Amino acid sequence: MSHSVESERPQRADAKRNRERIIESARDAFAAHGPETQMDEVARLAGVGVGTVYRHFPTKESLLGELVRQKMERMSDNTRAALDRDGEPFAVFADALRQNVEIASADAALQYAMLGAGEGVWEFAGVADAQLIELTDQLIARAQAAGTMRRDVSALDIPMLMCGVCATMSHTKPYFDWRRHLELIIDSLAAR
Amino acid sequence: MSHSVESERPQRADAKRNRERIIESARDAFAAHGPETQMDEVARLAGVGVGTVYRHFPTKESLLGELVRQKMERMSDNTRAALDRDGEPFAVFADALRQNVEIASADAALQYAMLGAGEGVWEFAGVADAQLIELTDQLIARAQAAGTMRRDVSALDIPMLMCGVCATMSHTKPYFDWRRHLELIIDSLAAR
DNA sequence: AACAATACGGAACTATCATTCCGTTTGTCA
DNA sequence: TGACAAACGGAATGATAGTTCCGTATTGTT
Repeated sequence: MSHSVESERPQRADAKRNRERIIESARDAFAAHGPETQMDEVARLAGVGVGTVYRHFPTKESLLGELVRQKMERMSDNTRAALDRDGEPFAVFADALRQNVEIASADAALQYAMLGAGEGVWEFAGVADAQLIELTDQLIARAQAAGTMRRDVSALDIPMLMCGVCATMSHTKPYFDWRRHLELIIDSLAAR
Repeated sequence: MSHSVESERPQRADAKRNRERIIESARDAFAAHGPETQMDEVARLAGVGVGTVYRHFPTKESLLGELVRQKMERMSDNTRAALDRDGEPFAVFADALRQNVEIASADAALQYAMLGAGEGVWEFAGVADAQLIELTDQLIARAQAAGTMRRDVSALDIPMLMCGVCATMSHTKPYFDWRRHLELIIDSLAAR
């Protein structure tokens, strides 16, 4: 945002360093205390003052949004890599999905966003989101062409189903096993 | 709670009336403003003071818990009724599930609890929860005996999967269609 | 080395809510 | 009808947490 197409001046060295620290600390903090983590806590972990956090991220939501955006990009990378892989298309799709869900399982901020609790967060991850859907669409098309995936599956179904799995993840009930949930979902997408 | 096995004195008439009003208002309020509804708002809708709300429900969580408990009982009733119905056991199970999810779709408080956001809420619905699982278990056993349901489905899978569908419900993304999500889930439980 | 321009720190501000408290009112029973 | 317990109302309280402000420190440039 600060360095868009017309970047005015390069960012000062300390500012750049602090920005990275804040992002890392925020990820740790959200992982440890969940989405109700306080901005003060993020600042403390990063070894900076709250004011500094706010210079880099105007609101808590924008900070969360950046965390989500980065993870979505990792998901997109995975999915792109899957498109270059050989193998039975449905299996390739399923593996990519497993990997992406695994990423979500390791990131509390992403789970939070997936559950839809923070609507505004998505505004910061919008582009990455659209791109992931587009890539997923290609994987799906191949599997359907191979006849191993249900014809009526749409790329938009995937984030919907992933949200469900994320709901399972963030539950504390001991008998909720998100990996099992995921496998059931994958089964339901296979052609009969 | 106030009238357990050893009820001491009958409840005063106005107290009984107010309790009902509060519950109804709470349901409306949660439906309208989501889980972050304020206690003051519930009181206003019920036409009573906040103090009165607190005499009946010691905490916000306990109020939410009561709403959830009531709905869980309706789900249990549905499930019991299904056990008395004739028909192909898997279809009977699926219909009961559809009905129960429909109940959840009409109640914001229940969705909130399902998403696991309010851990404490379940303490108030504990018994109803266990009962529902027990009844579901019977429906499942029949369908498995008939060979129309996957052998590895457990009664505990159902609330897990329902949580996922609830996550879909409470999302605002327009392309999230919880009914579709539910049908995919049901398909995944059928025997191949 | 001196001077802007940037960036930083963290105390203070503010808004939001759940919850409490206590003076007043209402229902019940004799 | 009178008396007492049970309930009520709603202003006040207290705690939490996001955000702002401004005096100070750091960086990069001439």
